[in-house]
Amino acid sequence: MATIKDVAKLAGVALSTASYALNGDSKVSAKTRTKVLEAASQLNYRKNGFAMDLKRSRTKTIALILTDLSGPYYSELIQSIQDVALARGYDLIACSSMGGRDSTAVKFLRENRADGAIVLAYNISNETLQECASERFPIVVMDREISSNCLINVLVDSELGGYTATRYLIEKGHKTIAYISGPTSSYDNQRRYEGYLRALQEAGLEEKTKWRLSGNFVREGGYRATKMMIMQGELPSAVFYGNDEMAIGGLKAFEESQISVPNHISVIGYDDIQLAEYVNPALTTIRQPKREAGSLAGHLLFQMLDGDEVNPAYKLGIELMERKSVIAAKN
Amino acid sequence: MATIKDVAKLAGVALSTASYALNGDSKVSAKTRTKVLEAASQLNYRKNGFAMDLKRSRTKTIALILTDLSGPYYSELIQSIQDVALARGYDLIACSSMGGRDSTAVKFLRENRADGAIVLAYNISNETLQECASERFPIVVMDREISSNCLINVLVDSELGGYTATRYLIEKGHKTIAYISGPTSSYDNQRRYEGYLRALQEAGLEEKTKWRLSGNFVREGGYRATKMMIMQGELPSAVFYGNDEMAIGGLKAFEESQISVPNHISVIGYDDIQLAEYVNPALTTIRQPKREAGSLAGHLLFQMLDGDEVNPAYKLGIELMERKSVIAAKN
DNA sequence: CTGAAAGCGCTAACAC
DNA sequence: GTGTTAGCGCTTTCAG
Repeated sequence: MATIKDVAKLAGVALSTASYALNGDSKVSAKTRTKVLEAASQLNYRKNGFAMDLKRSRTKTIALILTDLSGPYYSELIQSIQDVALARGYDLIACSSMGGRDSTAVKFLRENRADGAIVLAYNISNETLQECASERFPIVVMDREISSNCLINVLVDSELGGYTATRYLIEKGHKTIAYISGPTSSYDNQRRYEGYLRALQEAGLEEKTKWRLSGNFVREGGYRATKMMIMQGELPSAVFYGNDEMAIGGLKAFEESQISVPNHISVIGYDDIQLAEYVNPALTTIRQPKREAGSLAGHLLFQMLDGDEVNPAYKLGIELMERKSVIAAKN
Repeated sequence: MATIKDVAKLAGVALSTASYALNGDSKVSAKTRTKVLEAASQLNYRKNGFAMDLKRSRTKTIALILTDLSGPYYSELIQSIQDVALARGYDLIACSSMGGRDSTAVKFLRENRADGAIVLAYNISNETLQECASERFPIVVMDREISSNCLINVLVDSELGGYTATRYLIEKGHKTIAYISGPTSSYDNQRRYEGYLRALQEAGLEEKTKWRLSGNFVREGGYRATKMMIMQGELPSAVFYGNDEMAIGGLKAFEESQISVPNHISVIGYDDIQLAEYVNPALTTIRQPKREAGSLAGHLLFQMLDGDEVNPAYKLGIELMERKSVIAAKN
C-alpha cells in the first residue's frame, strides 16, 4: 500500500508538500500540485482515513445506532436525521446493534469512532449509554427515558398514544378491549400498555389477562397471538395492537377465520407505517411524528456538539389516524 | 480525554502492560489487570478506535453503500448481508452515497475505512468504483454491470425481468403496452426497458413514444406520469411500471380518474416490495430474489478477502408474481 | 512556497 | 510478567 511518503518521494517533494497538495491547500504551486497528483495516481495512492482522523481527532461523523439495519419502519426518521447531518457537513453512518457486547454499535459508542450518536436500539443497555455519553460524545436516545450528562431523550409520548388509542375505542362504545403486546423489554411497548391501562381504568373497565397476549412487535407474532385469542373462544369487541406490524398479522388471522374487521371486531394499530393505509380494511392507528422526531434529534445532537445547553428531554405528541378498521360497538 | 498512557501512569504500570491488560492478554497477572481496569474506569478512559485500526491496519468492517440510507426496499437484502458478515465476525456499517463527491460513501471507498464494500448506489460512478477496487479492498457491485480486478457483480437479470413482464402482458392479449421508466441513469431501469423492447419486438408490436413516460422510480413520479398518460386521451391496454413504487402511484392516479384496474387497464410492476400484495388490486409484479442476492454478495466479498478466485459476475433469476392487477385483454 | 520534525493513541516486538 | 521502544500514516507547526 502506497503511503503519502511514497507519493512525496516519487514526486520529489517533501512530505508536507505532498500532504498540502493532496488536500488542496492554496499554498502549493499549481505545478507542484500536478506533480504530486500524478505521482499519487501512478502509485494508486489511497489516503488512510484512520490516520487522518487520528491526527485531526475529530471525525465529522455521527453514528446512528439501530437494532437492526434492515428494519424498514424508520425510513422517514432516518431521512430527516440524514438531512440535518448533511446540512451540517457531517457524515451519518448507520450501524447495527445486533451481536450484543461486541456489535458494531458498541464499538462506535465506546471507541470514539464518531463525534456523537443517535440511538434507537433497545438492546443497548442504559449503563452502556450512560457510560459512553460525555461532553466529547453526546448521545440522543430515542427509545427510552433516561438522562444523564450529555445524554438526552427525544421521544414520542407513547403513554399518551396508548391512552388515545384505547380511549378512542372506548368512545366508540367498546367495552372489551384486548392488548397485543410487544416485547416487555421495550420502553415504548411498556408505555403504550400503561396508556391502555389508564384509559381502561378511567372508564371503569377491567383488563382481562386472557386478552393480553404477546406478539413481540412482529407480524408473525401478531398473527399467532390473534390465532390464539380466536382459539380461546370468546372474542373482545376490539383489539389494540402494540404496533401496526402485529395488527397486520392480526388482520390476516381474522381473515383466515372469517371474522370480519371491523364488522365483527374492531382493530387499532400503532405507528402508522406506510402499509397501514393499504391493508384491507385500512388500519386505524396512532401516527408518530417520525420526521419531526428525527429532525429534532439531529438538531439537538449538533447543539450539544456546539456546547450549547439543551433540555434533557423532549416529548412529541401523536395523532390518531382514523381509517376503516374501527367502527362503533354494537351493544 | 484520557489516553492509555494516563491509565498506565495512574495504575503505576508500563504502557504496554496497560494495553495488554485492557485487551485481556493472558500474560498479565490478575492483580495488575484489576489495577489497570480500575484506573481506566476512574479516568473514564475510552479507547481510540482509529488509533487501533491504524496500528492493526485492518478494520474487520465491511461497508454497505446505499444511495439512501432510508430506502426501505432493501430490507431483506441488507438482512442477508448482515447475517453473513456477522457470521464471519465482521462489522457491517451502512453509509449513504448522498452528497456526491464527498459523501460518506466515497470516504469509505477511498480512504480504507473498511476492508471491502458492497455497493448498491447508482450515483457512484463506474470510475470511482474501478479506481477504488483493489486486492486490499474488494468490491461487490449489485446495481450495474461492470467488472475489473477485485470488483465483481451480483445482479438480478433485469433484462429478463423486463422481458418476462412484457411477455406476460402480451400473452394475456395486450397489444398496447406503456412503459413507465425509472431514471435513465439507472442500470436496472435500462435493462428492464430493453427487456420490454425485446418482448415487444418479438411479438411484432411497436413501441409508442407517447407511452414511454418517466417516473424516476418514485411513487409520486409514477402518479404524475400516469396522470399525464390519462390526459393524453388514448390509453394503452396495459402498463408496465419500472418498479412497484411507481406502479402504486399509478394505481392511485387511475383510481382518481375512475379508471378501474384491471378491468379498464392492466398494470404490472417490478420488485415485489412488501406493499405489492396489499394494494388494491394486489399488484402483479416481478419478484427479485433479494435474500439470495444479498447472501451471495456477502459470501463473494469474503471469498475475495480470503484471496480466493471468484467469477467476475453472477446473475440471478427472477420470478413472476401473478396477482390481481392484470387480466386478459378484451379484444 | 518547501522541508524537517513532532506527535495523534495505540500495539507488538524485544529485552529484561 | 513487565517495561522500553519503534512505528502505523497522516497533519501541521516552525524555520528557512
